[in-house]
Amino acid sequence: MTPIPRSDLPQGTLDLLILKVIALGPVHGYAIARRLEEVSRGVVQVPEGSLYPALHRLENRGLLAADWKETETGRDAKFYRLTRKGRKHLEGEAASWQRLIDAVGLILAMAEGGGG
Amino acid sequence: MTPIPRSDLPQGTLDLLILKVIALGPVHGYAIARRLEEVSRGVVQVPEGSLYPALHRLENRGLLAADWKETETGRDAKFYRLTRKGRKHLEGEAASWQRLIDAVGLILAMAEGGGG
DNA sequence: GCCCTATACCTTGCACTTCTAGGGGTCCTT
DNA sequence: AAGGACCCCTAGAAGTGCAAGGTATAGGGC
Repeated sequence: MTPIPRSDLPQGTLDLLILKVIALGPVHGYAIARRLEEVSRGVVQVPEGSLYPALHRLENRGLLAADWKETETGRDAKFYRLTRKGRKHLEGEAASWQRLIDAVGLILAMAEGGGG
Repeated sequence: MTPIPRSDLPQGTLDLLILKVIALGPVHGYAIARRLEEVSRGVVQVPEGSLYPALHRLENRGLLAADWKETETGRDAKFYRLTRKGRKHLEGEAASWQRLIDAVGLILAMAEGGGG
């Protein structure tokens, strides 16, 4: 069976997922990727070349803030947390996502006769 | 009330929607855009600058084939239909989409304590 | 000391898609 | 003639994800 290949997230989706994980509590980049893989049961796989640039983008836009702290394993890592703006943004993105998948659902459910 | 702004489809989604509409029967580009807007209740809005390049890409990849025919209104238009390969591809894309939104759903449903 | 693995962060440059902003042309109504 | 709806197309800008590569610490084995 397929070991579940890379998911190739549609553009824009990655931000939503990252923001959501961070919303649950301060966490560093490496752990974000692990968490996404774990919770999505391997469907969502985030290469570091996608993850870190995304984190920096979100930080530059003022949606995230970061502090260096020590991890459980004794190493230094950059822990991200949501700013107020980031939390607002997450809410909006989540709503947009829901609206989108509803719309796509309608389209995919179209049948030969089905109009509206 | 929101006049429902443009949806800004995540990358890759447009192909899926286009393929789905065409799967229901031969249809020309302009009508595809109308249909997507209509069925999605205005959430999905496809600018022509996105639509036509997408159609050409899909055609070049052998997923679509096209013929010029006359529309009901008496004008010439390029009617697209799915090739066998295109139909296969649509099935795969639809399955991927489902897998993706399930995975994203799991992630968005995560709570403070929730792991997997 | 040296190598290897796992953890943890980072950057550069490319490929790709979408959108903006335009360009055609036909048919019908005003 | 003017304007709108229909119908096709392209070039360039902008944004995002990916592959590939680099840095550094900690621990185990030799």
